[in-house]
Amino acid sequence: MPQEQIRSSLSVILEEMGASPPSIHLERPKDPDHGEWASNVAMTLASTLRRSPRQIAEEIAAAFPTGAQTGVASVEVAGPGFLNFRLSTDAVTRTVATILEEDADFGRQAVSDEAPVLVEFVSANPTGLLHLGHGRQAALGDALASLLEWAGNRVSREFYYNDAGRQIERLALSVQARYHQHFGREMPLPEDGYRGRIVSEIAAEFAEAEGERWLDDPEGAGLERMREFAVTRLRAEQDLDLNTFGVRFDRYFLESSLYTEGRVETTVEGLRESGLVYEKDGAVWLRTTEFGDQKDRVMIKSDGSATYFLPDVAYHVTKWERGFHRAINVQGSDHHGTVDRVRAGLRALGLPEGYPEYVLHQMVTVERGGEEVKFSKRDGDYLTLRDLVDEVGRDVTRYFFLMRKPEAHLVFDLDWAADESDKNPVYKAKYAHARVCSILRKAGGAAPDPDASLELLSSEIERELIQQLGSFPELVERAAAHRAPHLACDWLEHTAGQVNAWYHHGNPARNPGGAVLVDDPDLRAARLALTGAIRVVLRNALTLLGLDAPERMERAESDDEPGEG
RNA sequence: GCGCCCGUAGCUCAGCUGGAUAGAGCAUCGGCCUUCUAAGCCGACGGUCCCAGGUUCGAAUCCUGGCGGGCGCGCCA
Repeated sequence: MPQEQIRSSLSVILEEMGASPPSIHLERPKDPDHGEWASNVAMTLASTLRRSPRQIAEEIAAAFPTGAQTGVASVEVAGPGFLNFRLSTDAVTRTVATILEEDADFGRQAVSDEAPVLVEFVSANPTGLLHLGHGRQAALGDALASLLEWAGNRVSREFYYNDAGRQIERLALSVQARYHQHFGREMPLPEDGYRGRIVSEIAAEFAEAEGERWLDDPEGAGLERMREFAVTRLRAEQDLDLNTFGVRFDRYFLESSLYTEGRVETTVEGLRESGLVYEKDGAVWLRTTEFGDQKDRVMIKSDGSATYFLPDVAYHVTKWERGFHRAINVQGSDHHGTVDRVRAGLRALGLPEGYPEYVLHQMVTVERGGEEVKFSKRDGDYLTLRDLVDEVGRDVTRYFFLMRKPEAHLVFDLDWAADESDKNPVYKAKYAHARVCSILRKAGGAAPDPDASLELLSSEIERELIQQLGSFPELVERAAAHRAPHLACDWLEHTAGQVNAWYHHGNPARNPGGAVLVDDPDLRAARLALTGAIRVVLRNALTLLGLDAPERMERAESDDEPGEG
């Protein structure tokens, strides 16, 4: 890798100059005139060496070993003191061979021995269908987990079910009301009940299965059955949606298990031992302000029951004890108030500061025709993840949820999402992939040859395209480090755009010399190798984001069913 | 009132550790065109990076103070 050679050559030179910066920053300049790599070391060292940046840069440039050894053809000093490195054509085009050789592993780092990471996401209560916030979270958590895997981490995906709280009780009471209504009885929905259609449907199913026998339910046994029935049904619905969405979890963790296994109790004892627990107004409090929380928190209410804070802390203790010394929670930013208190509770138990890490995302709104799509809150129905996937497909939904940084509000434009042309970044990327697959098929399907005369790929457009393909591993690293899947979306769209431009540039009807399938066998082999490398990188990038990489695309208007319709 | 997040082109948004002339997509406008199958291709227009100070060789980026928007501030989850 040329950048490694540049970096090590630089550090040797700098050492001789009496300066050894902790790290040497190399970047890919935006402007191709600035070469393939650039460094600002001369500028950062100006003050310590007490000389002008340009002077330092000149000295480095003069000492820099160009030639086959480093792959650097020339070094120039530019602007305020940048060092611009221009690679030899050979050094650039070698990337194509590397990509072909590494194939499905190109961009993937070797697995490190760092602590495994637990990514917790979605964690919806089983009280309704998954809404758009859950959808964004499903896409984000899954892509983030995938990014971390590509970056060499051991990763586990987990879903935490709040199946023990008041919300479940409300659900049961709501089903009960709908059950009575189903049989024409008067029973109003509880004030804070769930109004959604799905609840009525579940009540109807229950009525179908169990008949009228629970209309009289003095012991509450019927209510208990309804609770179980509804939770099971809703979990099944959520699982169905998550499967359709292509999200798999390694584990579903039930809140109720924290109670049945005594973890909540253990947590209470642990907190009491911390000496930060006190009683006030009949409740038990934890002095979370000790660790930067805005106010102290109640852990046991005056009626003797736990607040949700307690199982939350207990749950995170299990994460730590299960060896996940790195944990990332993907949550809606409306929950950011819980961050400080959970961390405080964990610190009181001796866990390190800043555990767990949070990725908080903003809300999602949907627009059609430039207008926000409103849904009726009154009848409890809302736009669901399922609605979106039914309308524009799984991959588009995933991508649109990922394309904005988590902390920014997301506008889901349905018109744009439904567009199947290159204007839609998802289709743009898929078409680019399908196009290169098509060329490879047309070429006879033989495997692209990494030993082709790659130095023939010397045109500006090809050189820049290869540079872009070669930046994929850095993209993975950066996006993982920043917990930022949207960077991968940007990168994919940009790369697909470059691929498409290259493809159109080589349109045989207009520019036969630029086509892949030219007559000259050497050039043809070199371009086929590049085509193969494009396929590898696009496929890897799509896979990274959990999207399909189709080898061919069907025309929407190929509904040419003869005899039908 | 306090805390967190956001404010960049008409719209939706990127912008790496502070770096070179601030970038995409959409929309608009102007050409071209029917493809190595793919609902097009090429180009142009478009900026007070919310405001005001500060830090320094250099600020969209860091600091302080405002302004505007979102969210949160329960013995609810």
